[in-house]
Amino acid sequence: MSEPPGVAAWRNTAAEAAVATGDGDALELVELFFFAYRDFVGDADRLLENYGFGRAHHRVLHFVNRRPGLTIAALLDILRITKQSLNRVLKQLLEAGFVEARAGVVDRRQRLLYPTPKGATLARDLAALQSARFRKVMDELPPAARGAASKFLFAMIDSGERERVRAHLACAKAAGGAT
Amino acid sequence: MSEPPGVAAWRNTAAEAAVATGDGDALELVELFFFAYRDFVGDADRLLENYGFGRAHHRVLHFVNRRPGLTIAALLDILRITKQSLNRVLKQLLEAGFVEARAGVVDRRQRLLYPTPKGATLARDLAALQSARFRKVMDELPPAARGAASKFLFAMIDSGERERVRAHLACAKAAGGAT
DNA sequence: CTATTTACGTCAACTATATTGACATAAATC
DNA sequence: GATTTATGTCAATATAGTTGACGTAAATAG
Repeated sequence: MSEPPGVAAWRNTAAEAAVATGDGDALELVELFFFAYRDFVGDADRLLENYGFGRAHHRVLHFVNRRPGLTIAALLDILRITKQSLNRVLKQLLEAGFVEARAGVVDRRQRLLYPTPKGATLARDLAALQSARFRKVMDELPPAARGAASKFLFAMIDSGERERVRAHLACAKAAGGAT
Repeated sequence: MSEPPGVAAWRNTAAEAAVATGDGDALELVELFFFAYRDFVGDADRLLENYGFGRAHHRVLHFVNRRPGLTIAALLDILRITKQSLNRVLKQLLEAGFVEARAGVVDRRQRLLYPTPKGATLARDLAALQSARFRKVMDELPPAARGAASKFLFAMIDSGERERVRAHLACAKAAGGAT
């Protein structure tokens, strides 16, 4: 039984491709990023199951907890989903008592979103899981590599988005650095 | 207009949470990881739209191209989805002529998956986009931080999974390091 | 050689997350 | 008073995933 036909041909195109793009290492990084993200979100997924919530709920709860008083528009801007999509999960979080909405004081059309104590607790538990992974990673890493992680991740963000992300982080920090 | 009621209360729980988990920095990393991954997959998403494919197709095509001759079982193991879910997208890739399946030579029950030339080209184009982001990041980063990225990402993977990931990478490398 | 296990395919129903498009309402602003 | 803005909502659709049940051909154990 010889090698199935096509394998040799494939090896050629693969070799050409490697030459064309010039990266075996970058490809490894692509895959490592995929696997790392998969496991990273897996932690939270397991906890969320106990509440009947999914990733969409997690994201909403996270950002509401991180920046209490967030408006719908601001949340849509962060999540980059449609208001219809947001509304489904937000309604569930409101009904289940994890988030509450109050009319804006300066502009009463706005709904300012706040975590309830119950919501803040869940958000903190979820964040603790994910933070724990990062802290463990930092422990495993040589000290010289530790500072590099946040620089690396920030550099991975679209350059046009970095200002907004920076603003979000500053805003969260100003809000009190919630969980 | 005074501060809406509840804000002060929230600040307290937030402060407690910060003390309890001890991390404002880890939280920032959590969010940076979220934003970085969002933009990272966004590149490929835009290209995939031209073909009527989604992320699920991308993942299948990527791993088939990276490890030609992959079996269904091996693919399921990497992707961690059900065979029913895989089958839907795989069928489309087969019908559209981006992937082809041949009966295994040693075990004829197995279907060995190979990219077609067309499939290899698309896989390479997708990989080129994502590799390009990594290379750009490496250029932006101080030299000392460059080696840290892959160490960091690898450390982010579940410790129980690392061996398998390492095996996958070795396998892909042995297969010719296909783009 | 028969029995079982393995590798895979498939039908069906369902869930979660997202989309587009249209329309409604109340509050702010011109 | 007219318009714009912030938000809610109804409906249809797409994508990606699930569980469960059943089928089939090939490998393997007895």
